[in-house]
Amino acid sequence: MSKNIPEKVSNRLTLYHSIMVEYIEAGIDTISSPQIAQRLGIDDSQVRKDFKLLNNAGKCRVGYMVKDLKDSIEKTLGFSKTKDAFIVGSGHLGLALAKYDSFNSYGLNILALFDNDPQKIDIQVNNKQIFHISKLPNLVQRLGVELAILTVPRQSAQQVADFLIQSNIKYIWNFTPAVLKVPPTVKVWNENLMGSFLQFACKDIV
Amino acid sequence: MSKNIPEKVSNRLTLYHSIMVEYIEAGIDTISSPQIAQRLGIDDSQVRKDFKLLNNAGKCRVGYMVKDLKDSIEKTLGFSKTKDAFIVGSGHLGLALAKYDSFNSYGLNILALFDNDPQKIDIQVNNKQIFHISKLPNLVQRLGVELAILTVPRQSAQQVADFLIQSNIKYIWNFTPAVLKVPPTVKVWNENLMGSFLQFACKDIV
DNA sequence: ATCAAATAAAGAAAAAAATCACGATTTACT
DNA sequence: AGTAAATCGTGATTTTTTTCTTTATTTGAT
Repeated sequence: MSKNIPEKVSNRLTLYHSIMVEYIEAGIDTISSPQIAQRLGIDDSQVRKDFKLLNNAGKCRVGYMVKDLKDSIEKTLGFSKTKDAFIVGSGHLGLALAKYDSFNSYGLNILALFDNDPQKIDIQVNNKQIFHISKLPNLVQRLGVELAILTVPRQSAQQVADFLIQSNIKYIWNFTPAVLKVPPTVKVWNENLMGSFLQFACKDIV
Repeated sequence: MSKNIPEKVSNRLTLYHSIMVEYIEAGIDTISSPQIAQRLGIDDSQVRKDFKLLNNAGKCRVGYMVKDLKDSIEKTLGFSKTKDAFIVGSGHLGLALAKYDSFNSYGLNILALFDNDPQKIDIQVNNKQIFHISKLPNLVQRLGVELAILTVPRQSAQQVADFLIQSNIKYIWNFTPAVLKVPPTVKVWNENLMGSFLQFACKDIV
């Protein structure tokens, strides 16, 4: 089902999607590739090439139907396939992500949080409970959760990751700056906030 | 000074950097390109090509000096140049970023937070004060801050961005899902958390 | 009805990035 | 000392991504 969308393209698709949401809220029905291109500072033929992958034809002199584009982007990026996840690490970032309701509309369903601090246990965050980390293996099995969002301090990241892998977690969305060592059966996606910032900084602030 | 490092390369450099920090903590002096490549699931000649840009020669059969690599990555990515910033939006994400001490070691110095909720004003977060948003223009001028980290809800993102631009902010690190409309003199870096997740999801969970 | 402007579509060309391949060097081992 | 293995360095190749160019279509204006 994954149509082999290149990383760069899917990144642009999410930006297009945000613009579609905005246009829908503004009650605008159609949008043209030059409009989008200008907004994002990219080439308009790039935009059309991307839309080609969505099998969503536009109309000359008019543009594309905003609603259709939004739907096909959602379909292509799999918004509708729900993925259950646990947040591991209930510090500020973990809590922020737990409260981030947009996740839901993008198909990411956070079931619970975990921490090792006894003070945090049983607190409810956005209708999700914080459990002690020792409860995780059991809940992974019972709920069939495969994805963990890792928001612990860097120092404990590898250790916690090892525990997650032991517990049969298959995908780790890694918000820590540690580069995790994992077996080939486990997939890691590094969020790398600092890296992201440094790219920005290098581009312009220098 | 910016050596025109491509985005992809600088992203990898930050990952290499994390590995260097880890090796230094483990007391290991040298590291080879195949070791790094395997860890990140990329080609080893890729790693060498990247290091070439750093002007950091390795030694056959031995590898690279971990300490030297770390230093040249920091130099290349400009870790040492400090940039002052304001966090705008003191919700959970804003607070999480304010507490994220790693920022400091990467040259990002957060001076203060802002919000429009009277209840949050004057709270101290990690030694940084939360001010009412109306105080921002004056502080931008007095402190010469050019960078704002935007963590407000999507609905108010554009409005707040407009206010920042009026207040003479030149760079916006945008954590909201809104695609901001800005004049060409202002640079935006979209963090796009959901986009990042969807790329991950598309790759494998499908 | 005709013309001009805006736009999509699609192929060609260019640029950028990743991978491959191989020679050179260094180290460890016999 | 000689040999094998590991590793760097780098040019060549391939693949991917972006940009350019041209053609065709649609709409609005004359």
